[in-house]
Amino acid sequence: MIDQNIKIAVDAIVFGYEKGTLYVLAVQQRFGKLADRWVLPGGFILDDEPLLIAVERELKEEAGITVNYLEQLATFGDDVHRDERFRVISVAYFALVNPKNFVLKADTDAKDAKWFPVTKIPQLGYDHNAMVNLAHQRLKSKLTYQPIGFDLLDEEFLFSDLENLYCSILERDIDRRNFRKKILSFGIVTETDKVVKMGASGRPGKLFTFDKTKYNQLLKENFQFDIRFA
Amino acid sequence: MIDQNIKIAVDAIVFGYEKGTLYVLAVQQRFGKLADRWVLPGGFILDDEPLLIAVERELKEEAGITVNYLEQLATFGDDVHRDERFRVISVAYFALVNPKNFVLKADTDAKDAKWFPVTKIPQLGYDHNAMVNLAHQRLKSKLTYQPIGFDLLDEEFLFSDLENLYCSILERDIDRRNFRKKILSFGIVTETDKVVKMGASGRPGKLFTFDKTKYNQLLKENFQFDIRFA
DNA sequence: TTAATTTGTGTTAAAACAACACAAAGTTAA
DNA sequence: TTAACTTTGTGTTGTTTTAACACAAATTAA
Repeated sequence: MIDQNIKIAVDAIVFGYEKGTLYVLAVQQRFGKLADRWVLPGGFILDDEPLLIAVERELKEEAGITVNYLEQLATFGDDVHRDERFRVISVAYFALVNPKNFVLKADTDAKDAKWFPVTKIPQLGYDHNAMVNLAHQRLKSKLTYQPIGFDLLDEEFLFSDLENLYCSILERDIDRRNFRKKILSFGIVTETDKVVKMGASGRPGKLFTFDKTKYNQLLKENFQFDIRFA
Repeated sequence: MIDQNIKIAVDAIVFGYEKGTLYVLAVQQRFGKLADRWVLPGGFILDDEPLLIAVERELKEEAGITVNYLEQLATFGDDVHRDERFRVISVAYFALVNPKNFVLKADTDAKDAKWFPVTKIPQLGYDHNAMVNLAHQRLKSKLTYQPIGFDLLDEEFLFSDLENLYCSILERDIDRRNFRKKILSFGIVTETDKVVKMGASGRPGKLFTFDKTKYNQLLKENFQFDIRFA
């Protein structure tokens, strides 16, 4: 049996969105050389543990959350000294969650868990800033060809919420009318009969929901979600 | 230091294209339980070896080739028993090469190396068929939004070569005129003054080249290569 | 009751796409 | 040497999609 002395970890870049701001979850390390440093939630996997399960476990342990969307992002293993203690290869995961659904609570290894606005991320341990950058790019591009924005919103949302989410994450203006037309044309967003008054003033708006079942149906018929425009 | 007993390998899905057929490179194992079985080129990484270097080394050792394009595809580590001997997590890489540039020669660990048409891939060892499927999908989708087709062709090619490559890999008809118009409109393919007679009969055609420098320039100006259409 | 805010809706000009056919340059076979 | 065949090369047009744009309706705050 070959001799190899490398450890494997998983890390997660968890995005949350609230009122026009995109956040990334970080945890503060309790032990070790990097104690007190902010890092991405993650850790070593167990010998008999699938990668995906490991990420979910770490997110639960370190921040007390369960995400809405989770996919593998990339594996970081070219820099042999990305962890200065010994060689660690890390499989990074990309995740989305609605921050309202959870109260962050650091548990086992983490001293604290906190949402950082994506524009104000401190220097993180290891190569975690690079991971965040890659994940941020992925979020931006994926938003245009997969309906993942809904995983960042409440079950029921105003059309303006969806629109603002797109505007702020893609960092550009979007024509409100064209956006609504396009999204509605897909038939995957349905209008509820609930009407809600915005916090402040203005005409009340209808609440909408994402119809995942309909979306999965359409996928089989070769439907392609796509909104890169105006 | 944590105790973990997992090995890390890399594997490569190398695509080659020739005369309307897409091929995948496989090697025949010389030793071990899977002796004589066809598998993807790959192997365990060294303790101080970056992942990318490991893939390049294995491709050189097992098949004697250097690829034109190489990128990380995905990491396979959810099935804890994908290797029945002990737990191995494999980082799969996606690669493109022009088969004409090399004569395959198995070297160190491999008994033989061979191109299989992507439609006639035998049962491979481990979960390598799943890797090939994922890579094949990636190739298809990437072909439409990144100019990677050129890495499968000769330096100089006929327009019909490019068109046939797209047709056969995407498995659909493409209008010859619209295709040419679109590609030429990007300005990244330049006409040489060489004219070549096709093997058999027919009017001789001009040779074209992919202008990578121009493409990189355009990228800075927010150019987006894209051909999903007729 | 007036001003301010937010939702909701339709038209039009411009651009991109899809569909389509024939002439030119060469080879092969009669 | 001519006719048949093969492959390259090129433009136009109708249809669809996209981009740009403004005003009325419902509510709150002053």
